[in-house]
Amino acid sequence: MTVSGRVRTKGGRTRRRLLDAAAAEVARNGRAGASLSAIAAAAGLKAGSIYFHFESRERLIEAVLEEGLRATLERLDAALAAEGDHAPPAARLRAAIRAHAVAAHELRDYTVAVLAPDFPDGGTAGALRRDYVGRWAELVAEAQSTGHLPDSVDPRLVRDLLFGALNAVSLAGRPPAEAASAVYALLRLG
Amino acid sequence: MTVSGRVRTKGGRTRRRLLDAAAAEVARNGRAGASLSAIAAAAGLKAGSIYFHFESRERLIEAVLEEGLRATLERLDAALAAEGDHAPPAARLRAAIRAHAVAAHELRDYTVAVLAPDFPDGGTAGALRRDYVGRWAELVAEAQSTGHLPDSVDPRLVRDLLFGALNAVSLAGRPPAEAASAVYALLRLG
Amino acid sequence: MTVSGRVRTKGGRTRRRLLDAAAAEVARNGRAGASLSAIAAAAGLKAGSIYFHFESRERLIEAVLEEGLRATLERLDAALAAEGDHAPPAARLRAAIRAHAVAAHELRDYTVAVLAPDFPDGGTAGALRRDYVGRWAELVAEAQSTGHLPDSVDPRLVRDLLFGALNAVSLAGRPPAEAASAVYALLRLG
Amino acid sequence: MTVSGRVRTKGGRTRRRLLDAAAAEVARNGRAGASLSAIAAAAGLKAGSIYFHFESRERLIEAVLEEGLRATLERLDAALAAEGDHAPPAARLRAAIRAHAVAAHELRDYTVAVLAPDFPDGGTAGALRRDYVGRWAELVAEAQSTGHLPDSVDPRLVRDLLFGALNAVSLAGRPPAEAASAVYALLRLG
DNA sequence: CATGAATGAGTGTTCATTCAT
DNA sequence: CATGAATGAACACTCATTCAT
Repeated sequence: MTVSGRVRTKGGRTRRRLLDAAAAEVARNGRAGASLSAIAAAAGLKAGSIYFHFESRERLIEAVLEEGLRATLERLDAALAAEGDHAPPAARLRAAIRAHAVAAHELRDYTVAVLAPDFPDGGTAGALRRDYVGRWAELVAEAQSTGHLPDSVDPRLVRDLLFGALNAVSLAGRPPAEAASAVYALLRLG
Repeated sequence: MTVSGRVRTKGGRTRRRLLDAAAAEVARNGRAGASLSAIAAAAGLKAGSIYFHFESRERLIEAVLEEGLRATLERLDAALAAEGDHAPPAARLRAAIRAHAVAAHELRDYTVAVLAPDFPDGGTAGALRRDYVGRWAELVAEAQSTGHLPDSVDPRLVRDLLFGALNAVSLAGRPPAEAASAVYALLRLG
Repeated sequence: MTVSGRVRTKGGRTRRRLLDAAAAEVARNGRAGASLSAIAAAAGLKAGSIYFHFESRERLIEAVLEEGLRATLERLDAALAAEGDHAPPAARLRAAIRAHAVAAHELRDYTVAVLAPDFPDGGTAGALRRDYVGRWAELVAEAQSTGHLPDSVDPRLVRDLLFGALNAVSLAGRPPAEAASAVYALLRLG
Repeated sequence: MTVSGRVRTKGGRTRRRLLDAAAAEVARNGRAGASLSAIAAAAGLKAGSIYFHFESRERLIEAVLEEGLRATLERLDAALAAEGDHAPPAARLRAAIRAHAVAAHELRDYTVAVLAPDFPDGGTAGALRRDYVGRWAELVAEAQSTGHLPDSVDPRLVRDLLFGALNAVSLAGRPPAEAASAVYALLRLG
């Protein structure tokens, strides 16, 4: 499972293989349980060779988080763009829900990494995360302002409930389309 | 943070301290990342002494899962009993939602442990878990049968979305009452 | 497997059970590999209780060696006494060979302990051992003086060859009588 | 004390040092008592580094047994070859006795390891051992068939008595030539 | 770019020993 | 007499990291 994009150089391809292997390891064994030797083996390398591509274990995992978030953001952007800038808030929220579910499913390993409770607030990954959750809070607020969602609730709380719900079932292996339409139905979104 | 109950013997008290410490460690560092030395230190022991109380690291963590699930089940039972056997399905579901949110919040460390993706299907903990999720699926199905929830959706999917939503925000530190009422509002549960 | 003797007191019986269990453990796992908890369990006690009967692990094992040697010496004495003080040297040596083989077989666990390469020279056990091997050197020398064994060889070397041969096969499980007569035959002892 | 052969690579030399150190440790403290830290220290490494060269403690010790047996077998082959294919059985047995005594003495640590009562029947080492003892049984049977040894005794029993005798005195430090000629004399082989 | 070899700090676990009960 | 509870040192083993090759 890879995140996107083409790479020309050999080093770039190895880097990509390492990221994928690391995402899988973190998904399977948790951030603390992910072993560099296992990652290296899965990428066809010896452990020491990782250090040619990443400064440290910490940086490798950070890079996984960044890649995962960047790809998820791209998908959100693409989905909203496809909907059109002036689409009604409910449609935009539906598109976002579907995009999130699909991303959580397709980038599963990367997503699990992002969910780790010890996610670092700082660094590029933290910034990307803040970006993503900020965008979502806006989408929810818009939908509340048009009455599609109850406006008695803090939009960030709604967003977090949605993330929790979508992530949990997407990672459990359910088809993302099913998860998304279940959410539409429960929220009477549409 | 402890799970409940009084213990008379010295060994029993140490065991309880170990369970609490282990729950906290697992919550903080994940199942794979939880270290026995850290757990022992938090419980005021040396690492080796754990083995007087638990056969192995694995058994200690299993015991944490069991305690957490047992306490959560007790709370669900109590909440439903308080509602009365013949309460309407919507009220019963609301009570369950509130109980789950409160439990997830108050037993936070134990709950996080239960959420670990590598939760063991077998053993006592697995059985307790199956019990709990089974009960919830029934509650959802009842609420669907009376029209309080859309019946186009697999009740187990609804249940998992609810768990995901409630766990995520409860563990993030939000007051559980707030999370519960947000869910009532979003689901138009009254 | 016990070494001999009757004991009246309860403490004495526990001590005996501990010695037997220790002999078995040492025989099975080697001196270094013998675990006090295993010994205690085999004797129906908890590890800590051993210290009521023996000062330390070291002393317990030493006591095993002493018991084994004492019993082996008793058997040698009895066999020679049965032969009569004035029996011919060849008959005395044959009796000693048979007694040693039988002892090695019947006291197998204790014998194995005595054979451990890290046998302590000092202490009571060392003295008993020196006694036993000294007696044997004399028996061999007598047999050489009457021409029953080649007298070109250091009697202590002969003794050690005999010990090595008899111990090895007795411990391997062969019936001791068979081992003894094989040795008679090979040495043309009659 | 090393077993034979030259090695070019650095890793190969470290491996050899580890084998020698392990043989010595096993000889001194028994199979169960041999500690990896001690072995590593004797080989000039830290304990963890052993795992670059051997999969586990078990495999390291197994390798010691294999090396010891392989070297002992080579010496037996060489001794018999030097005697010539058509040498009389008594001469062949004498050569074998001398070769075994010399091997037990020169490869002392490895030999002691091979003698450990918990020798594993399976694996390469077990096969080598069966090979060696099988060859010896044949040598004894030949000598019996020509009347050089009493033929009333099971040749495997004779072989085990010889092993026991030779091993015991060789390991005790006696010059192997002396042990071998003592055995010739006692068996009237000479 | 990548590996072979090593390290030092960490892991979970066992064990002899102590001592209050 | 014996156990329950704890310790501290050892154990085998893993791992992130380094660096010469």
